[in-house]
Amino acid sequence: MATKQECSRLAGQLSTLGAVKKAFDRTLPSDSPPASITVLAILKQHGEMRLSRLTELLGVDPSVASRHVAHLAANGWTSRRPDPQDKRSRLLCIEPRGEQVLREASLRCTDALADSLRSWSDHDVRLLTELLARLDESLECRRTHTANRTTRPPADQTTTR
Amino acid sequence: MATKQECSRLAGQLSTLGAVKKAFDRTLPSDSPPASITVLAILKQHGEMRLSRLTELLGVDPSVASRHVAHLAANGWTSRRPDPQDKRSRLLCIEPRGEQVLREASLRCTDALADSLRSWSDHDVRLLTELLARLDESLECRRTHTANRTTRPPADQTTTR
DNA sequence: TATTGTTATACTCTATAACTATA
DNA sequence: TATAGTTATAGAGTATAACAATA
Repeated sequence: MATKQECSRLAGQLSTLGAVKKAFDRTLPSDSPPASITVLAILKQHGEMRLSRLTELLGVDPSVASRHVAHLAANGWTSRRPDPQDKRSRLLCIEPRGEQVLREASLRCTDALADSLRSWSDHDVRLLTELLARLDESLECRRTHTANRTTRPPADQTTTR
Repeated sequence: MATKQECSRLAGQLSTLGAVKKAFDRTLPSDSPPASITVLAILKQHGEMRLSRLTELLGVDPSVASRHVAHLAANGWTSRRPDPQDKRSRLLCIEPRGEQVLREASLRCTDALADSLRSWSDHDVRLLTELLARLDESLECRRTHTANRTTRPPADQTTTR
């Protein structure tokens, strides 16, 4: 089990994630908003799904996911067919045009990354990829925006836990 | 040197960073906006600096950094003293009250992380921390928002590069 | 009655452009 | 003339709350 000390260091390092993510968002074409690309990537990877599942994977409020999907569907990048099991839901699916947009975005990101990581060994890149995947998995339970809300007044946190 | 294939995998994994970051932002007290905590963490780690340096480290436009700093100073979390070397600049510094706020936020994040990473070994946590630090360093040149802009029309990207 | 998804509204973060004070 | 920083404005992303349709 990881010590508090190591977790604290990791937490500090994670605070730079914002800047890293921004750097990648900037490599995307200006007509492909980062949020749209994220949704397309999820649909490509996991296949057809309902909005509720997408909401979980994005880690956002359902209203946000709904908005993104409406935009994607309006562009013809995704489709929404009725869910035969539940008439309240629709099944979301990436369309060929969406796959094309996703492919272009992925190419740009990969090129930018390969350029920045010239000094990295293949082994280290693979290691980081695997650790990030594992981190993502470990954090999945914290990803729904309604879980673990901090609503209490933040007084006297010197004795947290 | 890392292959395109491994970089492509890493790029795909990095797309989940948004959800990871959101999960951590949710652990913060509601009166401590994530952006403010990020600025405090940078000032704590790197010490006194000018706005231009903070702008680089945040990876945002100067106007954004200026705004954050104004908010922090209004709360008494940071101070701004005249730069003796250049009367156009001020030197930014974290104040005791800001350190206290940062400490509380860090505690929460660390606790949340330690809770999620119960199954991780100390070694793997340290490894991930080091690789993330190295990634952050490798990407530093891409972090200024004016560098590497993609302004050309994204036509025919099948032949990128 | 509970759940799935949508819409209206407001808040945070961000970038662009125009500006000032100083170098 | 160029640079450091600020402010006004606009746009993207997000959450809350109220709602409609279905389970």
